[in-house]
Parts: sequence; C-alpha cells; structure tokens
Amino acid sequence: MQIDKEFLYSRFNGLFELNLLKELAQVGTYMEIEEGHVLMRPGAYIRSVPIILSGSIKILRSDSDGRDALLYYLGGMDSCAMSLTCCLNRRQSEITAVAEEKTKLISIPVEKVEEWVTKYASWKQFVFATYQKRFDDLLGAIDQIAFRKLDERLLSLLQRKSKQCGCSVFTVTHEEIAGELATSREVISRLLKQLEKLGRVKLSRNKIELI
Amino acid sequence: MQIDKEFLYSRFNGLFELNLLKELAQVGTYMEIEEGHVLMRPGAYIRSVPIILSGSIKILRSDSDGRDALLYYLGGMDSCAMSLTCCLNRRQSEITAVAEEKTKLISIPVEKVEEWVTKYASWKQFVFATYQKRFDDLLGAIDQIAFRKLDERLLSLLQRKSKQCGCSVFTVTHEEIAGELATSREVISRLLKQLEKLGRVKLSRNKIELI
DNA sequence: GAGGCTTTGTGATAATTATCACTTACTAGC
DNA sequence: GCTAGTAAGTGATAATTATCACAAAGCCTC
Repeated sequence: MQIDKEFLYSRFNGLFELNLLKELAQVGTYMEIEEGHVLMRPGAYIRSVPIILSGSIKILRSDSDGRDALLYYLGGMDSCAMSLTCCLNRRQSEITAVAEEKTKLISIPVEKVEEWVTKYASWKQFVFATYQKRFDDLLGAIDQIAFRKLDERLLSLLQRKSKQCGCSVFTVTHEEIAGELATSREVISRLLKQLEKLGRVKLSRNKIELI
Repeated sequence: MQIDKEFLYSRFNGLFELNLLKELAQVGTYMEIEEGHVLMRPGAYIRSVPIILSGSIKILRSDSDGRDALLYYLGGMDSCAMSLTCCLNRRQSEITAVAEEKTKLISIPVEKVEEWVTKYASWKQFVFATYQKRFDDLLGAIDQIAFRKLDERLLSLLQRKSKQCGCSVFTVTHEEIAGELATSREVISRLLKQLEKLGRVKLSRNKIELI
C-alpha cells in the first residue's frame, strides 16, 4: 500500500527533515497488523525496520525450552533496536515480536536504513535515540526479572497493560501472562486470586480489571 | 598522562582512520585502573567514554536495596554503551562499573564522542558496533537471569571468570559472587560445596579452582 | 601464639516458585 | 439446550531460594 503523504507529514512533523519524509513516503511500506500477529520469530532474517505509527508491539525473549520473557513494548513512533542491529549486521532475529493490539506501521528496507544514517542527521538522531530507549527498556526488564518477586512483577505488568490500552479492563488469559513472565499458568492464577482477595483486581474469563 | 602514539596506532590499527587516531592521541586521556576500583556509580554524571585497552571491567545493575546483578564484562577494545547513552543525553549513570583486574583505558571527553560520530565514518561504525555488542550482552544477561537456575548461573559465571583471567584458579570470595548473582552469600557457599562434591570445583579461602 | 578480622560452613526453617493431576466454569457453535 | 474446547481453580507436593543464627577456619598483626 502506498503511504499517504499528508498523513506521514503530520505524524513525523518536526522529527524528520523534509527530504527524508519524501524518501520515507517513497520507499516505506505501510502495513496494518492484526492483534496477536507474530511479526518476528527468533532465527528469522530481518529485511526491514519498522516504525510504529499506532498500536503496540510486545518484544519477547524466547529460550530454547519455549519459555518467553517480556522485554518491552514498542508504541507510537518507536522503532526496534533489534531490527536495527540485525539489519545493519545481516543477522538473524534474537527475539519474538507480537502485535499486542491492531497496529499500524511503516516498514523501511534495510539498505535505506543504513544509507540514511549518513545522509540525514535527523535519521541518525532517530537511530541513536532508538538504541538508547531500548537500552533503558532492557535495563528496566532486568530490574524486574532480577530484583522483583513474581507478585510485584505481575502487578507491574498489569499496570503496563492497562496503560497500554488506556483502560482499566483488558483482555488477556492467565496463560498469556504466564508466558510473558516466564512462569507457569497455575502460578499466575494463584497470584491473581491473591490480588483479587486484596482488592487490587477483578477477574473474569479472558479479562482482568485493575482497581 | 599523554598517550604514546606508537602504542595507540598499533592497538587501533585497521579500526580507526589516521586522522581519528591523531585526535584520539591528542584529546584522549590514558588511565590505569587498579583492580577493585569503582569507575562509575549510579547517579554519577558521565563526562567521558572509556575504551578499554587491556584488562576488564564488570558492569553491574544495582537496585535500591543495594543488591547487584552482573550485566556483562568489557574487555579489550570494548567501549561502554551506557557511557555513550549517558554522554549523548547528558544523563546520569544507571549502572556500576568495577575493574575486575588491573585495567588500562583511554578516556574520551563527551564533546568529541559526539563530534566524531559525524566526522569519522570509522568512529560511527565503532559506536554502532558498541551498541550492538552491549545489546547482545544484555540479552545474554536476561537469558541467564530469566531462564537459568542459580547453580547453572553460578557455574557459567565461574567459567567466564576463568576465561577472563586466562587461568583455572582465580581470586574471589563467595560474598562477591553472591553480589554479582543478586543472591546471598550462604546460598552461594552451599551451591559451591555442591559443585565441589560433584568434582567441578576446588575451594579454598579467597580462591576457586575450576576443574 | 593470642586476639581480632574476614571468610566459610552449616543447621533449622521459611518463603517463593514449580509441577502434577485433576475439577470446575465459561463460551461458542451446532 | 448440548457438547467440545478453552480457561481458570485448586489440592498436594517438590524444588529452589532466602534468612537467621551461630560455629569453625584461615590469616594478619602485634
């Protein structure tokens, strides 16, 4: 799908210089991703770098036994440092990326990503800023995993999800949460019940309300 | 201390272009860091980016309760992405850096770090490569912390330490290890005893031999 | 060689998390 | 409404990790 220039310009106003916007409109591919769609799996080769326009994408680290650990979310105007890394080095993906909700993005071919770093100061800035943000995100993930207990991590995850969707009730299964926290479903079920007893959440099938 | 040009040139041969090497020699500060010296603490402002010439530096994430988690080691020709991030954004350090052994490095003032990214292609490449390496390191740290049990993590840490110093016997206390794995000394003592029973290590005061 | 400091060993016990084996509830589709 | 399939609840039990409270050992200094 061709990108609507007006839309692009309004979105990236101030972020990118005009010539870059023109090129973006020309070579970028506009995509809409449905909720739950897996954009990227470990081992896949990456040929493009996404910039998220709206919606959100969760980035997970997967281990060999099939367990996952949530690293961070990508939201509006975010890009993915993994893609950058992999693109610039022609390497395989090290992570899993899943659309948390319906997500719109622009996909930029790898050659341009590299070319623009030299060509456009604003793109270089953007790439650096992306690395830095993801770095912070990873440190945040490590804080959670290394120093917090599961119940705290659970609560914090629920809060993030709530923030993400902008509402206190959201659709999620215990199984899915267990995946993101690299533990088992039973453990999450029990901790959620505990939180419910404490009056922090309200549970129903496929749904959690944060209080 | 002034940097010996010949030394620099031999070290960075092929990595940096000639003009960059000249500037490096001019504005870089050569430093020797003693083992155990803390180069950086959370909250400190960072005014320079180090490039490690020899020796090694361990990078730890510290939480508010004083616990630490080992993130990764910096070795020869490595630089620190945290410093880069912090420098480029004039932010405070988010990590702790401690010399694991006697370490020689060049320290580069923050203004130059930024200037050179535009000025020298080889420096830009170096900065990107640094981000990418540290990114991989962080993912590795997350793998360990999220998916491995303590005994595995302990063994893997011992192996890294052994590799680092290039010998099978190295000087370390249980307390120090506990710090790096964000757990308590007793736990490490017990796991080490277990490993000793399995014939994987030999223990003595302040020393561990990996078998 | 006697204190004094640091490091290590260890028992007892608790807290946290993981696993297994089910049962019960909910929901969509016929 | 019935059925199948998915999601959630729960008891029992184990494994892992954390904590507390000391004891013992190694080493340095006087």
